[in-house]
Amino acid sequence: MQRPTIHDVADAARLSLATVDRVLNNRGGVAEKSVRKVTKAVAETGYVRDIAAANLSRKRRYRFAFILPGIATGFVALLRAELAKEQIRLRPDKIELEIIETAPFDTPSQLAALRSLSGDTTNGVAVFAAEAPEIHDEIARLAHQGVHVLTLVSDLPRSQRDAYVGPDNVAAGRTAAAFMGRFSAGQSGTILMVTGSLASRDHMERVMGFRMVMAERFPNLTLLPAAQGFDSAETVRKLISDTLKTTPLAGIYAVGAGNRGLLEGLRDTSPRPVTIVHELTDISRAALLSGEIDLVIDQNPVAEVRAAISIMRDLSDNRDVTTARGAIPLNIFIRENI
Amino acid sequence: MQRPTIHDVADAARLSLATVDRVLNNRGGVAEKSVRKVTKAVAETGYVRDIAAANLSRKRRYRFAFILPGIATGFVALLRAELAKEQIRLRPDKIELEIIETAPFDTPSQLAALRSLSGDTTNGVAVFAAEAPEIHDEIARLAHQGVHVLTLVSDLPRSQRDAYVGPDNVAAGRTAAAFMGRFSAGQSGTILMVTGSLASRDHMERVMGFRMVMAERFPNLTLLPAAQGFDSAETVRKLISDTLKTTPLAGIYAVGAGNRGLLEGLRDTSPRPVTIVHELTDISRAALLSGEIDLVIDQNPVAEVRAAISIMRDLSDNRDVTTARGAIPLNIFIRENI
DNA sequence: CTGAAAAAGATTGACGTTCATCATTCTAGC
DNA sequence: GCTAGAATGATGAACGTCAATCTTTTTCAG
Repeated sequence: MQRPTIHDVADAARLSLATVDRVLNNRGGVAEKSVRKVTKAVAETGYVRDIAAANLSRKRRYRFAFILPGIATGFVALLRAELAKEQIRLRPDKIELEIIETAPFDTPSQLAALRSLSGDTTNGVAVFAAEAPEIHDEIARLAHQGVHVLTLVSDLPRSQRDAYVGPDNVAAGRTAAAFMGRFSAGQSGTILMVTGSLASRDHMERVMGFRMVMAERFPNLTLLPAAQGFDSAETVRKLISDTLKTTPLAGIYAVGAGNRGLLEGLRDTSPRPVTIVHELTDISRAALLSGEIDLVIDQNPVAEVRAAISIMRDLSDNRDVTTARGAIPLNIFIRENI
Repeated sequence: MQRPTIHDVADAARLSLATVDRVLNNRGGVAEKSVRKVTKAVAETGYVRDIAAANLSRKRRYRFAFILPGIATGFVALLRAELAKEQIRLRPDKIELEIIETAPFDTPSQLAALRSLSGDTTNGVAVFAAEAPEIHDEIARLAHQGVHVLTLVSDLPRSQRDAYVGPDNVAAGRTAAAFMGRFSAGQSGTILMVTGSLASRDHMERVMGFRMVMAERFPNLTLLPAAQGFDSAETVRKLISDTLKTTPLAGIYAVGAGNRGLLEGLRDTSPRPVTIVHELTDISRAALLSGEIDLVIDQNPVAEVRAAISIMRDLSDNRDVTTARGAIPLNIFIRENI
């Protein structure tokens, strides 16, 4: 038994190929009665369009864009590296990836990137951007033009994005807090959270999750207000060492990037605070091995890129996409499992 | 600029389409000189075969089989559920999944499953099986017939399998040990490891990893010899309660399945041993929430099924597959991040 | 009952391959 | 220089769909 084709549908509906085609690609000019006949025939035969053949016929290419900060190191660099790999790997599948770099934490440049896209040059876009009304507007514009928009790493749930691809950042914060508590083994002390920016939704969600669990389960640990490190090693270094001058720390939760600065700021501190950071990079891996960091919460960039592409493709093909598809698991690394 | 087609290659090589086709699909009967011309032209034009068009033309279907134990609950059930979903999802892509169930820990039935396959009905197979020479033979036979063989969840590295899809089980064991040590907070005590079977490579690798880190870093904790629970709730329950009668336990590492039995065996034990289990299922999730279990090490069945299918497909299309592709990350769950 | 508009049918060429068949042109050996 | 055999060329149908064009049939208002 072969899969049914439009021919089988036409036979079943007792209509011509042309009419079936008109219905299937809703080109109009078909009597209501015939439309129903076709729909029925499709259901009966179990017809599913052969996307490969359809794409071949209409010379379809998928054009997807990724908008992300142009940071040369760390997690974002890993993301970009993976994208570059996929760019090559997916060429035979006629999927073209455009990578647009923005200035970090810079809404105007994110806006410019979004503005450069339009429905007739792009089928889908994955954006790594902060919360801002103008961004929402641009996303709405693109959605209106038929571009499928994904948010990447950091969600914009109230925008018109089709899906979010990234970790559950509240859960990430909760996890960090849970391990912070366990690793501190019931002792009391002060905990410092270093975020990138208070405008990044992902960072804020992590902070929120962290605070929640800390308050619920580890009231003996005191939280300092969240500090901003702007994902810059130098800023983070200064922040850490300045804090240590006045306050001994029991733990540090680095919500964003800039781990190199964090390590420098911590050097020669004794006793070393329990240190939990995000994203497995060369630096955090080495620090985990040397014992300077206790735990890394990672979102796998490979999985992230693949999920984003696969979802954009499914959206472009009008297949239904479950929200769960975009959820990237949190990988927890300690010295023993990297 | 469109992608080059065989026509472009033929033009560049100054040969006919027919000859180019003969070379590309090595049908023979082509002069050595012409073969070189074609290879050169392919390189120059950057031609890559359009797999979709090729598959369309040769009416290709991908037929993949999954061989796994027919256990109705737990992790394997999740795997099967995911497979069933993919079965539907991939129909439009002409990928057919056959699921063959075997008796758990039963080499003869695994053998029978493998024997039922052959090169002309199957393009790829993913096997979840234990180490046994006959299994290796069957895998060799299939590989010889052009069937791509993957090992799933538990590897058979010395067989002729093309790739392994599953977690790094040694790392899983190491991770379990590291958390066991940390959660025990420097105290001494006795640790029990419950495996499914000493013949399952995955379980043995976990035990190995666990032992290594325990010996290296937590010498104050004493390991009992690994017990076999055969993934049966009842056996595990008995094993646990029998052990507790003679020996107080500081920790339990459940390497395999049967967590329901584990929980029953543990009920009313005080102080509760640090409990680390594998695979996030309804039972382990609930136990994590209620505090009966401290940590779950999970391999995401969704990721696993997808990776397996994607790799089998790439192998069937003669694309090169990096070993890293099959590595499934270990997800660590505690009460706060499920 | 007529005629125009709407609906349906029929046909064709493309998309990039595969595969088979038949015809033509080389190339060597004699 | 002839000929067998190898190498190459030419061609066409197929895969399942799309898209365009042209023709035929149906429907319905006047």
